[in-house]
Amino acid sequence: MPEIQSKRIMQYNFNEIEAKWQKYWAENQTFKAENNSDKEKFYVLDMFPYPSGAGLHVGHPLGYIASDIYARYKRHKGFNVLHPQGYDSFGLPAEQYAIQTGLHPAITTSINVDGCLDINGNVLPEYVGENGAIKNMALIDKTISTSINDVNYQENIIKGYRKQLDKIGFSFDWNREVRTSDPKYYKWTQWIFIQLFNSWYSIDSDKAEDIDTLISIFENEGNSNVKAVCDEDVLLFSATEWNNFSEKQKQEILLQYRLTYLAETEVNWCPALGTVLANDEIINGVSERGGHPVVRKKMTQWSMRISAYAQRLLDGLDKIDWPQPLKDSQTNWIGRSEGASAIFKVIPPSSSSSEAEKIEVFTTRPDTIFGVSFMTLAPEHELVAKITTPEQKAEVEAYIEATAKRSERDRMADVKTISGAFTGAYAEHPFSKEPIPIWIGDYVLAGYGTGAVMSVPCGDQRDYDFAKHFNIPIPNIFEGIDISEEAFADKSKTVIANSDFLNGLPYKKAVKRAIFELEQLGQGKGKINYRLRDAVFSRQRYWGEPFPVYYVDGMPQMIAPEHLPIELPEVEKYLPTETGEPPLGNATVWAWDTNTNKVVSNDLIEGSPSGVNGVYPLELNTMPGWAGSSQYFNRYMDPNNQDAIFSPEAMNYWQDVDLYIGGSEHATGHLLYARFWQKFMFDRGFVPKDEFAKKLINQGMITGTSAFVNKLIFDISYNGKGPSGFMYESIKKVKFQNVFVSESYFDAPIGIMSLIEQVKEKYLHLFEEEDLKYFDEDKYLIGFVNEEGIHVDVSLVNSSDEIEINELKGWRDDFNNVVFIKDSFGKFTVKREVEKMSKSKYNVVNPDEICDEYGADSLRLYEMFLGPLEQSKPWNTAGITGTHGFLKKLWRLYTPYFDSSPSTNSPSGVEVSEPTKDNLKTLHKTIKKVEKDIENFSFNTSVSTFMICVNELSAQKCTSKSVLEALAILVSPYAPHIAEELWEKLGHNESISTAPFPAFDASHLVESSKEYPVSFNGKMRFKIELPLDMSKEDIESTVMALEKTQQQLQGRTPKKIIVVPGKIVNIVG
RNA sequence: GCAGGGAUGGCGAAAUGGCAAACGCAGCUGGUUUAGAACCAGUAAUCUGAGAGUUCGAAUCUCUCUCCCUGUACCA
Repeated sequence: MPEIQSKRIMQYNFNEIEAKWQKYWAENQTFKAENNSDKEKFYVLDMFPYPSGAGLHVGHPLGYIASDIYARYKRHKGFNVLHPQGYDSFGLPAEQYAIQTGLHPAITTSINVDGCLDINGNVLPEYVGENGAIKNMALIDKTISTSINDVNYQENIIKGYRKQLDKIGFSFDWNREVRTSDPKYYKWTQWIFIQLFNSWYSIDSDKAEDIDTLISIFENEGNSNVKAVCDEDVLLFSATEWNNFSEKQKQEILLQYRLTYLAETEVNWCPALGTVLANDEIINGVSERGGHPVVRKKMTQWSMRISAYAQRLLDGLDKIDWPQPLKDSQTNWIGRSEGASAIFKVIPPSSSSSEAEKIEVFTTRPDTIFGVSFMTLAPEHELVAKITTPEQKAEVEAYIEATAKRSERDRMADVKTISGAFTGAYAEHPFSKEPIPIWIGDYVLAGYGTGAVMSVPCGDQRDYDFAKHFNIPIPNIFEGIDISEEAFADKSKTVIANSDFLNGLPYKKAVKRAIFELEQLGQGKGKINYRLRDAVFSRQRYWGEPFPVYYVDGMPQMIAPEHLPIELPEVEKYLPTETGEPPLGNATVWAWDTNTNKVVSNDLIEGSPSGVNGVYPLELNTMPGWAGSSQYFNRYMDPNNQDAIFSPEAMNYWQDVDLYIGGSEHATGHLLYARFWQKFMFDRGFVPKDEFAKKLINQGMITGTSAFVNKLIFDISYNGKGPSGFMYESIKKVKFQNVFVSESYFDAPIGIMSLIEQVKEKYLHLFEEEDLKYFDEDKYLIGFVNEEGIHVDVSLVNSSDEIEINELKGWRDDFNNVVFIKDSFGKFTVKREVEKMSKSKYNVVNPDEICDEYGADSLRLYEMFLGPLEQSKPWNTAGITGTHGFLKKLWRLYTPYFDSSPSTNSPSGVEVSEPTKDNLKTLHKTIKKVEKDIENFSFNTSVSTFMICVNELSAQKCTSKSVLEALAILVSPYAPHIAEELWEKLGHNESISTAPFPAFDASHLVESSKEYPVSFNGKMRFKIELPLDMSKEDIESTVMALEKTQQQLQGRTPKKIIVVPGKIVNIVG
């Protein structure tokens, strides 16, 4: 009996330990962060997930594990750590599920987060039907049906993000959870929208200001002196005029200045999704989600004046420690280019007496202005219709129609085809006054610059190709450059010629002079252009934040913040209405009563038969996905505040995010918009920092290692000269539908030969009759190819890539008819390939299963051990035995302290010693390395360090309590459950989570001697142990006196001897 | 096209100017034990994508080339 007892205690029972400590942390609120603390703050943030029904796979927690290690480390270092988590829970999948099934997205969302299982792992009664069948909404794959009587039915049940996350042992402060779709949260998203509406951007102060300051300027002096980022077509007015405007006129004008504004814009319309998409939601001309075609369409939409912040978003990148590739893509996205705007006057037809039209162009090369030989307008340019001559009208209209039909995708894919049409009109060159033909062409984009270019064929390849194609002259304005073959665009070698006052000038000087001359003429000025467009903020979707907006007389009005949130209305259908309105158009209770400040029935809208004065229609669009994620990091600081988005005290304490970890796919979406809103919040005095995250790390993707079984395919070749004169010409590939062959055959050619013989003998009858004839003839050669593999479930494959055929047959019924050809060892192996994890590739690995089999601590260590955090790397479950084995070794190291009663911490069995010199050396080496590694986010190398440390301490038979205590703390950020358990076994009653990080003491690492490598001409030949305090000269003479040295030299006299004390000796000669 | 990152035993990787391949997986040999597993001891893997340069010394720095990944693009 006692033997069994001790064996039980000895075992590392990770399931029990992990459950115990997860419960302890939850009950004791171990990771609850206080908003006021004497400790220094540290804010560690993860990008919050979208909770999908498919749940987590092992790739998802990678970043969370890294941030958790850092958060736990900072707690050991004495910081007050804020480490929250929540859900970005508005989004398309729940809405599309609602469209299919009618189930409210809020229900789907809460199932995906909270799951359908109770604490004991049984399906909650509300998800089980009378006959034991599980209700569809509780299942991961909605197309399957399952019953609680089925074996393994739980695999198909949505466990919920929260349960999956908890199982990995994160130190999140769940008191601070936010969900973007929760009205208590989106109340504040709506609040920010109102703040943006009530702000304008002053160029003088270079920041956002309250709209009231603008109104008072208008009232006192009109708008002629106002420098603001606003619409381009603002009319000038005096104070008197302003004061005489009607209220509606005033609102219309103010809308042209507000930071969020309503405007008719050309948008990316996706008919299949029934919504507009932002530029960053379109990949290669089709929607990012679903890959549907996207067309351009004019719609009245809310927009965000992010362009006002273009320069500050660019400048701010210098202040933050974010990855360079991410900064580069933001820089690219903002797309600043310096140049000039120039105005070309259209020469009016002689018959016309009307005033000349003007074409404004943007160019980065004003120095080449004398090289202009034509102008090109985008087909969508507003002047096209006005200036086209009657003779050219038919051609131009046909061209416009043709380009409109071409999708954006076609236009981008087809860069080579040159197309365009002549308008018949001419513009006047600002300096030479020569007439310049005006063309239209789809290589000019309406959305960039002014949608018009001055075409300089000698200096721009696209203009050059266009000119060649349409036989337009190509004047050369570069000194000593041949442009007969292609355009010349090298600014550094540019010297201008044939250009009047620019002759002989290099690029930079010519640009300056050209701008100066344009300004003199009043026909241009220096200009900085940004690619960054204002962000369209309306979506025609149901499952998003409703706008706090109603319309009076067509003008948008904000609902006062005290009446927020405006909650999503119930709708019958989640599709757009028959009249093409967004889904909220289906709501019958969706009007704003300004008398009661409540949402009321549409029947009461003023002007309708049963209408009531003061009741107005509410906005039908909802906000885009990025609205909820653009300030969530600040809301975490004070998430339960009912009266404000956050208290000034909380904001003052937490300030900003110290470490933000997430995927690089958010580079130009979330991370740009969040920076924009942060700068706005800063301008308006709500936050103290104008960048929200000091440091950001992009974790790499964990890819899956797919497994394939090979279909047997023979390559049949003709032995002899074929029709094309080659020997052994392949003439046919014969594929066996029902014969699979072990991958191991492909490693050994001999195996293949024997396989061919085998197949000929045993499986000939499996050939289709038509193929049989190839085997009758001796002159045919038979080779063997393995190009068709069939995905099989990776969980069936063992660490040596072998697969049990019976399991495989059990996994897929149709494999029962298949003949599997094993190799000569009787094994059947699979082919492996690295691919993105996805259900259809059967390579998804579920972290729950890893936790059950090896424990969360093994999973955490293994994910870190795989490789550098930022790098993409393949998952291979087989390798986890390495970190799991390490934990078992670690566990054994503490055996002397295991005792049936934890209260007595007297070690049993083994004599406990004071730390030896070796113990201390190992420990402090580890402390130094691990601390440095965590600071550098080099988590993979510290896992190795732990392994080395435990191997060494085991070899030393270390039983020193102080060493083992320190080691437990070191390991605790990585493997917190086992660390807590060992800490308790060492006699502690408190959680290890705030135990001070062990202090590194260099004195334990001081060495008295060094094993010097001795190199000859750079090649290491032998080593010699020498005292470290030995002088350079003594080392040299000692080494030279060695017999081994003389052997190496073979009588030669060294030319040079390099001695680097403490490092190396190199003898040259 | 442009921008960024990369290429090291069969695999993941370590080494950032000084002993290449630490650590782990897989492999191989032996031991112990088992229903299966687990565990212990040992062991091989030839040289850093190619070429040139700097250096006493280069995986590491510089240049050229090849290939791969990621982002982005008729941006005037």
